[in-house]
Amino acid sequence: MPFINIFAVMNTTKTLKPTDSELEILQVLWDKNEATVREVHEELSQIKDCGYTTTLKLMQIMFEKGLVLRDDSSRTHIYRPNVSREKTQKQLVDKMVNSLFSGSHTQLVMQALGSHTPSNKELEEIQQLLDSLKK
Amino acid sequence: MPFINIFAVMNTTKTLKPTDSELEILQVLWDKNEATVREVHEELSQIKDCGYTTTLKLMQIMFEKGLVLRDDSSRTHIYRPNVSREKTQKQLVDKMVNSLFSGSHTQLVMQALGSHTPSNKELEEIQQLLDSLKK
DNA sequence: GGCAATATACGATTATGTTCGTAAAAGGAA
DNA sequence: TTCCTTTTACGAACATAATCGTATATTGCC
Repeated sequence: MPFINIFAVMNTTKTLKPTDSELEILQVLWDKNEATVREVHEELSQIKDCGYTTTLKLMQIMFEKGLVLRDDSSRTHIYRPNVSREKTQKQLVDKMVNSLFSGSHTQLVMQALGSHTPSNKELEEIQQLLDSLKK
Repeated sequence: MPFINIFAVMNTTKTLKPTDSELEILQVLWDKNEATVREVHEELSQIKDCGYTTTLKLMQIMFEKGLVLRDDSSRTHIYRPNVSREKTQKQLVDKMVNSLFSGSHTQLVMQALGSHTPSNKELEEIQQLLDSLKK
């Protein structure tokens, strides 16, 4: 079992709030499932410019926080997310709902729908979900 | 014209991103329309505990940033929001959509609807908005 | 073996946000 | 006036995040 993180054990209860930079890295890891620092850095280079060691340091900190797992059995370490995209989305959406929409998810939905009109296909998706909720 | 903020003039183009603490204060100002430091602090005391001067300092910083207006014609200064609730909501929602939902507003809507089922009345509201978007 | 490239580790620095203590000014009450 | 309360101003301290430079270790290639 190459992926071990003793810190992750310590953080099973506490909720972790990734910073903006950490979210950028998690995006890459969620998409690729696993990646090296080099690979993550290549991706990040396309949207912002920072040194390789910066990315490295950030990922090391994320490992310490338990946000990612790390396989250090070979020289080039391999990282994997240790928080799911869905859980993180839910966590941050709930936080935003509370701090900006007085706790009303519906308000957030209205805002999100109002500021950007979805395509017909997306509208259909939302309609289906809405229908299932109505029952 | 008691409410003046020379910094606000400087910041008409740049987008301001309120911090979490600043959002808590903006909430109060949005609700009350205007308030003194004392009034804001009274409200905040109900959800967290911090000293009066902490609230004062934060509001002073927000004034420097142009997030709020200030009427200092009398000894007790009166503050008002200088950013609208709606604009701020849109700004932060868009940011979240980009950093967490790959730019898809629909994804955010699905997540928000899925994690918390709205009431029948709210469902009706959403349905109406959806209908208007379909045309 | 020796060298160049690449990786991690780690400390230092900088920026920003948050908190609070203390001083000074302004008002009000006795 | 004198004293107490309230208010603002301001600097210091602390925490966290982000960035980078440098040192050290490992690998592959000549």
